Amino acid sequence: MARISESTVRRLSHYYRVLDEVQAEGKRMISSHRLAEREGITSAQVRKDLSYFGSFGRRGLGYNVQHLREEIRAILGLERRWRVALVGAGNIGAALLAYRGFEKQGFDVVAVFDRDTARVGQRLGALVVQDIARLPAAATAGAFDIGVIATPIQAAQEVADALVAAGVRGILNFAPRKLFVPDVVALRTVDMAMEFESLSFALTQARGPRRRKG
Amino acid sequence: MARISESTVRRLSHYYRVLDEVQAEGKRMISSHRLAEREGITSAQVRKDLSYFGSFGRRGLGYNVQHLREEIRAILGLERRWRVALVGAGNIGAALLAYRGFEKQGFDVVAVFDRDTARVGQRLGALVVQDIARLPAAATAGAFDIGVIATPIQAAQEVADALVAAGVRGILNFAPRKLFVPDVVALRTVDMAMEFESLSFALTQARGPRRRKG
DNA sequence: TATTCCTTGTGAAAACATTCACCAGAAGCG
DNA sequence: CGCTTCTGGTGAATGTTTTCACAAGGAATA
Repeated sequence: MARISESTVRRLSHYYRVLDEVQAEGKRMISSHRLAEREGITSAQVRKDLSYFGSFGRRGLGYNVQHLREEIRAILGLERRWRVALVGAGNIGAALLAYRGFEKQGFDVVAVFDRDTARVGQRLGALVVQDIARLPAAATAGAFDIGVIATPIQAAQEVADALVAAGVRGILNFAPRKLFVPDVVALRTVDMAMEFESLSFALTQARGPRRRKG
Repeated sequence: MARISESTVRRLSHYYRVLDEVQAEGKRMISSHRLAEREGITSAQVRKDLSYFGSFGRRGLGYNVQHLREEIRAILGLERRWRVALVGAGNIGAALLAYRGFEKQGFDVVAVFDRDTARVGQRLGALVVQDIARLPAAATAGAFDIGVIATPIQAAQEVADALVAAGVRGILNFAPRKLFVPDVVALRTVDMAMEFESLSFALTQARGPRRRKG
């Protein structure tokens, strides 16, 4: 199978959510056009994205909502559950834990680590915060699939290394810096500072873009 | 000036942070090669990105760290402060408020709104949560530059409309759904569920990609 | 059946983003 | 100075993603 672009995967994720809504509305079929409309993209994009994985629609009719939803669910690997290790029990970490939405989608936070001794031992949701030093010991084979880094920026690379050593195959990073991990480990970064700065740029441009220097 | 791609802006944001670090390390000059190295990209990319805005380097020497930092700061519009209205005082909203990092970069949360009457009136950091119904009244001309949506998914579009009506020119959305806003309003979405799903896809692919159906 | 109106799947084209490759400037050294 | 080694800026080439446009399938209707 050809390499699938990150943008296609992101859109699949969106289609999946739209299909949930559409199903809740009681619709049985949906066309690429309607699906695209709800995402603010073109119908060709929808059809192209789906075509990388197979032919799920019927000409003249569109896509069966439930069927397409299940196909995308399988494509995204959401038929199984993923064990998540959270590192950093600060604001972001606590917010992630408190939000039960991920659990519903198959992502179970099964352990929380922090370096701050004031936090270690405290209860956070159903879990007790463990000392980060205990990560290697806790990481028995396959204990964690995904690691979430919600630490201050200075600790991020070190934690990433520790998570890789602990055998995670994917990392979600909330620290605003580039992390280096082996190729076999998937890495995604959510950089909120960058999003704010991107907005700042857009708003600055809107008023009157800077002149380009010679 | 030619249209600047979103990827270029994101990288500028990264360069900006790297330059901070480099400056803290006491270095006076940096080459595109070293800058690229720290971001895991190519030096040509760095030079191309910067070239959209001017010629900031000197051949044979590289870029003056402090000067380039200031240029990027100006490009990103970080020389001024931005007034942010936060809607949603739940987990994410509280986490954003508690994290003072954005303030340091020029983003001041000047008001918090929520629909839940149990939350209205409560103190959150230095602010008191107001009823969302008060948003229009609070939005005197230019009161808010940016709106942050940290509400449940069902309320997101409605809140977006209210923020647009309140005169914000940019919106940062944490709800996992596509929002529709006028072209003149800049919109960025942070979709954590999507990031998890993207990881799930990558991890599923790694084991053995699905066969493509005929 | 013939006609009309939808629809998908997909090569080809267009748009966009990244990388290459080289010119020209700058500094150090003998 | 002449030579070497480094550097940025940038047009051209390459690679990637999106959009176009259309053949062909399906259903409904007369």
